[in-house]
Amino acid sequence: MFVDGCAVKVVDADRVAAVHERMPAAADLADTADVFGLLSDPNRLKLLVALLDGELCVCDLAAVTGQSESAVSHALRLLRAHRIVAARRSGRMAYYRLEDPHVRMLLDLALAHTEHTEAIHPEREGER
Amino acid sequence: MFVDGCAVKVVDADRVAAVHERMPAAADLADTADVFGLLSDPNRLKLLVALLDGELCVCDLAAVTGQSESAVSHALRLLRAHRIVAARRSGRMAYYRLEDPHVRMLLDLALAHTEHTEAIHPEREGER
DNA sequence: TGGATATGTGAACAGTTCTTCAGATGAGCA
DNA sequence: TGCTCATCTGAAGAACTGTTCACATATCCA
Repeated sequence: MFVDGCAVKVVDADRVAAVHERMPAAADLADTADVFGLLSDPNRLKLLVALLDGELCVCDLAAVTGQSESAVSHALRLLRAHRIVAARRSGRMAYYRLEDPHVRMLLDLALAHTEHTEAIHPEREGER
Repeated sequence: MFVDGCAVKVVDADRVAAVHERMPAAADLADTADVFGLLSDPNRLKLLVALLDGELCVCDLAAVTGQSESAVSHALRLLRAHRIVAARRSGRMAYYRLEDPHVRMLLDLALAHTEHTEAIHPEREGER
């Protein structure tokens, strides 16, 4: 075990082996990265934050987030495909809600963090 | 207040106003999205997971994660710029550690989630 | 000092993602 | 039935991101 294919020299072989041991499966990492990727777009993030309080229809989501309804629809489709949101249809309206409780936790944690560190590291502003 | 520029009709004006009220500042959302974006690449994610247990030098990180040292260096630069990791230099070696405790929380939460939901939603596999 | 080694950097290409536009679908209503 | 409205979709161009290669920097050791 441990695909040592790469002929790279290692400094601390034991640590490397131990860490490698604990590393989650590639598929799990890819999954996790995907979730983070879905949260990495400001517009999608805005949609999800809007949904923290409860369901909203597409046009209200567009109004709250200041996006075109088409853009909102595209974003919701992605989120829906990953079961992060779910839709309830009522006539021609579609009401979306935040479906994944874990994503809700990530959002809460992340937003709390941002507001907090803003106070500590105001110089972060304008970075990048 | 409430830039009503977009002439989109609203279904539930009160909810919209309330949600809009609670919406974090655009800069905060952008910041948060940035953090998620940094976690959304499988290779960066792998690096960060490797660092959960403690510091490692660049070449060991390359070995553990199976990436080229150049790729690792680029990734670490990005993470360093956002203060997610920090470097300690010792001679010509550079030892990196996970610096942002909040990112550590996000990682723990996300990884626990992935492993957990894997068990519940095995059909997620191959989606997208 | 000079050569080997560990890490860092810039530029360019490839692949992906976002946004927009035009139109499709499908429900309600006259 | 035919019209309107809310939502959804596909396609295309623009913008962004990640990876690689070649080389720069800097430290150690002979």
